[in-house]
Amino acid sequence: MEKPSRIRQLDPAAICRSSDPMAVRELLTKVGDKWTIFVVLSLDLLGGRARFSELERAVPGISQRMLSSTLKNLERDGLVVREVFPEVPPRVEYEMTGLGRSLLLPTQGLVDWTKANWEEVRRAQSKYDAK
Amino acid sequence: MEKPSRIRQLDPAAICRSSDPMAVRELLTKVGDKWTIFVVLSLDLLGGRARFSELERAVPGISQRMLSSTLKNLERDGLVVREVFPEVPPRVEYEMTGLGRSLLLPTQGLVDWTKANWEEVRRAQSKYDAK
DNA sequence: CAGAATCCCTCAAGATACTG
DNA sequence: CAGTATCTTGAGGGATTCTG
Repeated sequence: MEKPSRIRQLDPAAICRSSDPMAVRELLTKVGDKWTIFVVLSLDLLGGRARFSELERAVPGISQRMLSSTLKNLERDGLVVREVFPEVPPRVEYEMTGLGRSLLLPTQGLVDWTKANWEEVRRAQSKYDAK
Repeated sequence: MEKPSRIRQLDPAAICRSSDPMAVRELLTKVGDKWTIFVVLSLDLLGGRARFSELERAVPGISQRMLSSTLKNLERDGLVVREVFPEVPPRVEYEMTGLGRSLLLPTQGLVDWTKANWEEVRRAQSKYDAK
């Protein structure tokens, strides 16, 4: 009987062997930036579709510049689509794609981990800082 | 019958309501930095315990400064422990904690998503950039 | 061997102002 | 309303040198 290897579970070697070994880190860098996760979660919370000003209100503290930039990146990655309505005043709506929604599930894994373990992380930090 | 709500699945409202609404983003910022994921995965690949120079070799391109800094952060967060052996020449070993190992599982969710969808992201980027 | 110290540079992000 | 343009700052990270 084979031992239930930790490596089989995570397979980090496969990550390093993959055709694009940086993909995972690239993803995490994107998702880990200042506003992306808040914009994505807010967009989902708003029903998966919202206009610029709605998102601006839904994400407290974000500037127009950063919201615009974040949405542009999300659109570029195919995670949201941008729809412009030829009206006056202008209306632009952003909607999550299937790809974007599919990213919500693994994100949930991190959310759950954080909920379960953040206090322990905080305690470790306090203990470390006490030295 | 209730509609199977997307919100119930992800519950972003709960994130915003949580006692520390920034925790998830903080975590993602940490994990999303330049070297953390490579160090964590390499440490796991090396059996969950390794010394400084082993990690240096296992993570191509990392400098001593960044490896030291990354390990210090991981130690501060309670994800690895640092053990110093009073020898000459000095020997220092780093070992993943249970908390650190527990983070590998949700990370795997992101790894899987990336494997499954990165090509589509790349295609979206190319299409976007073509404009 | 396992770092710490120092210097330098780039870029993410904030502040503010302007516009079709 | 939905952005863009410009300027500025601070933190992350690279290169190099030094040391217990």
